[in-house]
Amino acid sequence: MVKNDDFDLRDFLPYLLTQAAERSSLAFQRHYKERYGMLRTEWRVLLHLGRYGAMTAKEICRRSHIHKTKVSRAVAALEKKRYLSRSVIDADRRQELLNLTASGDGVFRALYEEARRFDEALTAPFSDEDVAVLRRMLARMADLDQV
Amino acid sequence: MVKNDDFDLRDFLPYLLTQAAERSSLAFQRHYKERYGMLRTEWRVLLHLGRYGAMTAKEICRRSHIHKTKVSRAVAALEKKRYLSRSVIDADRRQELLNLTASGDGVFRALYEEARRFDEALTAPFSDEDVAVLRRMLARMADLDQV
DNA sequence: GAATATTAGTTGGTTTTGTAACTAACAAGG
DNA sequence: CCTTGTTAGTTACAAAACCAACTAATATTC
Repeated sequence: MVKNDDFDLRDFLPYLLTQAAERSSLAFQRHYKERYGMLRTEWRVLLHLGRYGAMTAKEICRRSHIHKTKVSRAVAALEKKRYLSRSVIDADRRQELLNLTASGDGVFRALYEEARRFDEALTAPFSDEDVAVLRRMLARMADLDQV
Repeated sequence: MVKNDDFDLRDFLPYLLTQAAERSSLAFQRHYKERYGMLRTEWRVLLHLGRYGAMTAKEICRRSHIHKTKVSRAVAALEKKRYLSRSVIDADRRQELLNLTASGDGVFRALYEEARRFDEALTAPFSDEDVAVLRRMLARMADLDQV
């Protein structure tokens, strides 16, 4: 436990998290931005669909905590690139099931593999135990357990 | 769907980091946004000046990794709120030394204390050892060691 | 079953950010 | 000194994010 007097700005978690997140996200950005012209939200939406299968925009929002307007625009952009297709759900015609096209799935697979390698490189300097601790704590703080 | 060994999207570090960072930053935002009408970059600039003393915009950039245009705008906003003052450095008249005013320092002290408490609450669910591991790894990934 | 409320998703207007070009001050070499 | 180059900080314009209001479909209530 850090004592009050020892508390340093650089230990402030939101600060540390933001810096680490920005740094790593910017570094990974070139994989989807340069090569496929995708924005970060588009990449995240693609990732959800590729990894977890077809779902509605609403479901992507719930899982990713991305706001629905951002998801809406990302879906439109991915559709324009022909990486996904929409199909209205009969039971509730407000909802659309989002599906990756073959092309979109190809992009996903390529990026997924690069993500795996990127993650490996990021964690390489640390011990397996420490990395496990890190992931567990981040998942808890991100409240991803609920998914 | 890719079932590549044991790597899961939810374990992807940039993803975890982004979610944890956004969640914690949004939660803390109300302390500076609602009460003082400050933006995140303004809060970060204030924090640097309050915690480490007067310095130039350039130095804030170096320490925080915030781009100089963002710092420039944050400094202008803080000056308008009369939380800081600038004084041209004689030895090099391109540079300005940024100093918190009494008012700015008061805001800093209040927020700093809230940050400390916020951090404590965030880490409360975890063991001291795990928190230490987390901070060390985040600092390393954020590349703060260089400061 | 008509009126009202809620939900999925979109759009428009404003704010914030990112990028690149800019100004003003310094520095170094001739 | 007088080019040429570099640096601290600002500004302009375009891209992206945020927020609130909107449409269309479904649920609920009386």
